[in-house]
Amino acid sequence: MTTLHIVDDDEAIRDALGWLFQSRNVPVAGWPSAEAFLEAWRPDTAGCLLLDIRMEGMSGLELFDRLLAKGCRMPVIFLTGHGDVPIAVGALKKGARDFVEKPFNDNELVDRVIDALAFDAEQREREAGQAGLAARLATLTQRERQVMELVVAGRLNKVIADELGISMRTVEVHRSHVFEKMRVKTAVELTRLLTGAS
Amino acid sequence: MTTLHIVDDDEAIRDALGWLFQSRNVPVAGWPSAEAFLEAWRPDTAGCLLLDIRMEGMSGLELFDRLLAKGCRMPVIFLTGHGDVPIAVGALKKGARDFVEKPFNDNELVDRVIDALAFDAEQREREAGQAGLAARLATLTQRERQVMELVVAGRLNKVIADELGISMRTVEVHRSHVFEKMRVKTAVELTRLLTGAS
DNA sequence: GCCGACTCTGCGGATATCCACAATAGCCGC
DNA sequence: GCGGCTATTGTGGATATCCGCAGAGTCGGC
Repeated sequence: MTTLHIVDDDEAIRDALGWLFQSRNVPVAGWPSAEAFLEAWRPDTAGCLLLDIRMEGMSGLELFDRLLAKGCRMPVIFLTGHGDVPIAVGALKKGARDFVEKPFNDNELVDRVIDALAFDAEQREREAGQAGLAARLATLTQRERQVMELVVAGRLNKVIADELGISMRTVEVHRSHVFEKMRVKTAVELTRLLTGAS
Repeated sequence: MTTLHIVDDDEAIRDALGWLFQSRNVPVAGWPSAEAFLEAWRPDTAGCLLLDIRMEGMSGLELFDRLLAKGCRMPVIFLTGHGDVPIAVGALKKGARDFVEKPFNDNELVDRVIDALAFDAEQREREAGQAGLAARLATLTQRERQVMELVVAGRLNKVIADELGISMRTVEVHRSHVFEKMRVKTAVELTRLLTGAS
């Protein structure tokens, strides 16, 4: 189980939430400010974020925006004491996972956090697969990439040769290099890899 | 441009919204109750829904649930005068497109509705394509479907013949029937069709 | 019983793809 | 300049796929 990151400038609340989650075997890290978390965040930071909206300094919403801009995909659950519908709607439409008003129901919050952690874990697994794929893609030369795209588009070697203005033989060479580098044996497998099919 | 369906039990509001949208060239249909719309709704009803939460009889939220249960995918924008965050969060997480508090800004609401209408139109186009695909899939025999699945899984004819315990020639026959019925020329195209690739 | 489907199979040939061996040429870095 | 990478092409042969022609068995409907 990965970590729940609690960002709240109220130490009492951090402690209370920390107790709640640790009692449910959810590892917790507390951050006293948005700035502190933003500073510490790295692309490989895993888990989920429990984020107070109203804080001294940078607000939870602004932290969310900054993290999004940095490419953070961690699920974010907002905590707020002020029932502001437009803010909630805006946050959810930007991709926040949840928006919870204080006072909240402990069990419900824990459930939502656990869901979010599971989601993050799955997402990271998917992305790990994609990263391996990206690494293999990066080993292709320009020409190989061009050929690969046409292969995946369903073109026959003959047509590819025409479109690129090279001989069929050359297409075959690039094609087999692509298959080798991408570790597939057929055009169909390659297509499935690139289109992210089941 | 498809129709905006306004469901509100307050005739004055329906009229006002009707005026607003008609002045922006958005076709409008008004419904005096959730029941009335639910009754009239058909799977091919197009456009988007502007839905008051609080109404006599069935509430907007309940209408939303009922429509979802019927398989309705029309984008829904909720209108509410009561800033209730949990309701907004719940509605959005169930798939509502937006949640707007009264009083609202006219231009903003119009923009959101136009976005929603465009989204619905695109979605219907995609689904029309899927329907054609489903129709073609339905013309396949069991055997053809089996062969198709293995082809799309990247197996060679020889392997497919082994797995199904039939001769390669027979696999070839089924395979070419599949290609013909699905109107593709290569296994890659078929794979893209079925995995819904770009 | 006949007809139409679906399924199965074989033969042979046209195309397409896979692959090893061999070679030329440009570009870049050591 | 030499070695390595990339891109290019050729020959020739092994496999695989595509396709028409021909035939056969089963099953269900008219």
